[in-house]
Amino acid sequence: MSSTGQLAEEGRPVAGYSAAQMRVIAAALSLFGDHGVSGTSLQMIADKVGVTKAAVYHQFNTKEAIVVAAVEVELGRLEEALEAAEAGKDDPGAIEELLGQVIELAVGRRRMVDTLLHDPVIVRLLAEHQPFQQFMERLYRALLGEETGAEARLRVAMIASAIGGAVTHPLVADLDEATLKKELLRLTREFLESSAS
Amino acid sequence: MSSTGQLAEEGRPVAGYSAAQMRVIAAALSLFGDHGVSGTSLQMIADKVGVTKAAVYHQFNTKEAIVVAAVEVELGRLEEALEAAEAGKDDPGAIEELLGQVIELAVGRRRMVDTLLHDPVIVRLLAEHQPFQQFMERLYRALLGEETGAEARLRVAMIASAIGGAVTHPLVADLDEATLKKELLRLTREFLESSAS
DNA sequence: GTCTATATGAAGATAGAC
DNA sequence: GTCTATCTTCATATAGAC
Repeated sequence: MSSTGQLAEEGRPVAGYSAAQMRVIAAALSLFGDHGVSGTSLQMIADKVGVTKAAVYHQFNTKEAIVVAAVEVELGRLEEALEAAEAGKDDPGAIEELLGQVIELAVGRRRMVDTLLHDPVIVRLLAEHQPFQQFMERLYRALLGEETGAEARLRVAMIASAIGGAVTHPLVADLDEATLKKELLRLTREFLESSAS
Repeated sequence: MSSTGQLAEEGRPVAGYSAAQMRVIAAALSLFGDHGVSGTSLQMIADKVGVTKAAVYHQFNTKEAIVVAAVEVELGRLEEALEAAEAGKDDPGAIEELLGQVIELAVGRRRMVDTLLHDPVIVRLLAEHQPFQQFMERLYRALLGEETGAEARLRVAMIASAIGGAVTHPLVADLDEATLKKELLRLTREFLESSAS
């Protein structure tokens, strides 16, 4: 039940998983990306790792524990960029830098993005699991900067969704990674800046 | 296996479902919105309708048939607005009108939006089921207007994702429907117009 | 159109040996 | 850390009566 891979006190996601656990997490993430959490069975995960279900259960007591670990690992990728943004929050370029990192990650790990943002099991986890909740709040706070009004929040909600959705959208499936990153950053910036005026 | 509720030749989704079938579809949509397709069992659907599983199977032979019908009904809500946009495609205001309808629908049916856009089962259906494919192509074509370049396509992909994602985003969960619609339309227009310049 | 009853398989999960 | 074997519950799906 307890997540022993821990996001520490202030919400910092760290690894702390064994090699065997990481193999399970990697397989799970890949399958979650393709089939969603509910569409992924422990048998599928075990097959992908190349072991039996019992071996998987030796690493994680429940399926939920695997989901928690997987989300933890993925959110952890944002930690460094988020800390940098929090540190330099007086710097007006800090948000744009964070945004760049978010886009970089979203494009690079696009197969998982949709699941992480929209899978109902994960959405529930993000909303109920305290450490995740805190992490998401930190992230949104950093992206919001000074403003907290309705328009600013909607703008951030739209940007986050636009980035997350665009990277897997069929309309731009033909674009290569580099182009997608560059254009996504440009259009995102454009949309953010029109608010400043 | 066959979808007898039919999107007709040119991709027009129509109802053609009995009252009993519509009860199943409504229950299914609601549950899909909460738990995703894979997270929703026929037992859950039957319970929600207030009948037994066997009664549900009498209306639809497979779970997939229910999913197809549900998607069909939801896409059908866009049909009128889409036809209007196609008819007035010389009119420069046609796209904005369509956009307004899309936003209206997205906000009004936000509980289903996430599932329809991101559930892996439905995404696969949308990509593989010909009638759905054609319908989505029509929709994208209408939203794109004249332009078909990479930037225009990315812009539409971002807008579509932004609208779909914002309506369920925790950051704006406190906004009432009217405000959300109004602001979403304003910001969406702003983002689209900056391309014209 | 709905029911009871049932078939068959796969799901999550555990026990205990190696 | 992994296995075989097993338990229980739930999944999709069908047969046949009312």
